Amino acid sequence: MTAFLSTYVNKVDRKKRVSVPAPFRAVLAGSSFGGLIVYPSLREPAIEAFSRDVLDQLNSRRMSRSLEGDDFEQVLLGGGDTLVDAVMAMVHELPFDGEGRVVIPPALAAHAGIDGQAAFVGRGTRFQIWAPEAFQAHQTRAIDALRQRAANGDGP
Amino acid sequence: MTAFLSTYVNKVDRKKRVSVPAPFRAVLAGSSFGGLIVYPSLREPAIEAFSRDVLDQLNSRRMSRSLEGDDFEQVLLGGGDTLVDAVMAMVHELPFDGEGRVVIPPALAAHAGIDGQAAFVGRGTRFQIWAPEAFQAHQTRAIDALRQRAANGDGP
DNA sequence: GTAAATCCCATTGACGCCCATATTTACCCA
DNA sequence: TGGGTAAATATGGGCGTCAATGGGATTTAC
Repeated sequence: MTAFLSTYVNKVDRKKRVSVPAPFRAVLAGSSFGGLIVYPSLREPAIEAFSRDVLDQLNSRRMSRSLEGDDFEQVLLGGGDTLVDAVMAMVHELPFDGEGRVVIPPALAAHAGIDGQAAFVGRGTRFQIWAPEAFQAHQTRAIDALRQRAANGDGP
Repeated sequence: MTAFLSTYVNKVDRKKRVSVPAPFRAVLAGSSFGGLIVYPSLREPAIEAFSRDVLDQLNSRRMSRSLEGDDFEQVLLGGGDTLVDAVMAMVHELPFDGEGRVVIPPALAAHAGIDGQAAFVGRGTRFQIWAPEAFQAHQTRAIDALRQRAANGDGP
């Protein structure tokens, strides 16, 4: 498997641990770091998550882009306000324990309203972690919007 | 054979397993993944099904779009492609067992009202899974509608 | 030294994998 | 053309493995 698919709801135990769904772990397995990278979504009450490799690619891609453009200032002084900078600052690395669980940092759990259960939502190249009820509501709205578009003849 | 054709009704056993019709499996055989991709139809009480390759195409199209433009926002924030995001979240990957059967997820079985028997309906490039009675009724209505149009001279 | 985080082990239930059977389909040969 | 044999399909069931979860023990941090 090569993409994050489906939605899984798992329990958050007393110690704030939660199992990452096995299929998602399988996708992450290729990565150098045995864990995941997370940060609060900027547009939704959810946690964005992906592998360490994606983060590294982002960094190296920006680096090469700056060099190609002879933009040494960007490299040496830093842009300061770019999205990548902001993300790098608020990112957390969550290591797996022996059973494939992670501990969600309190600030992120609060941001997503997670408490008791967590919904792992596949988004193809990445995934998200939601409070189940919040995701349910969000997904319902998204699907209604798609139905609307379909009814207007824009798609299947 | 290269397209999903005609309709087959198979039993759903106690473990919720159901055999995918051999002709349909033959069409899927070309795919990299030994199984099928399903999600609830947005317009009908049925399950939509197709090969993994189709999903990969959907994913890679979005991916290439964002990489070509060096669009970090796309990668980091999800780019607001609600269609792809919504589909990835509600899609299920159903692997074949050694006998060519799959297990229908409870949520999808409920959506389609499937319980005991499942009708596999060929739709050319994809196929659907219905509760046999529901499909029967749906098909009758569809054919009546076509007859009506034919009677009005709207079609061949 | 105390609290928190990490590691390790145990349990349970689901799922994947294997084998068995019967009914059908395809095929071959007389 | 008919019969019979071989192969494939649909279906049922058993069993071992793995995933998810909980709890206790040990280490680390301050």
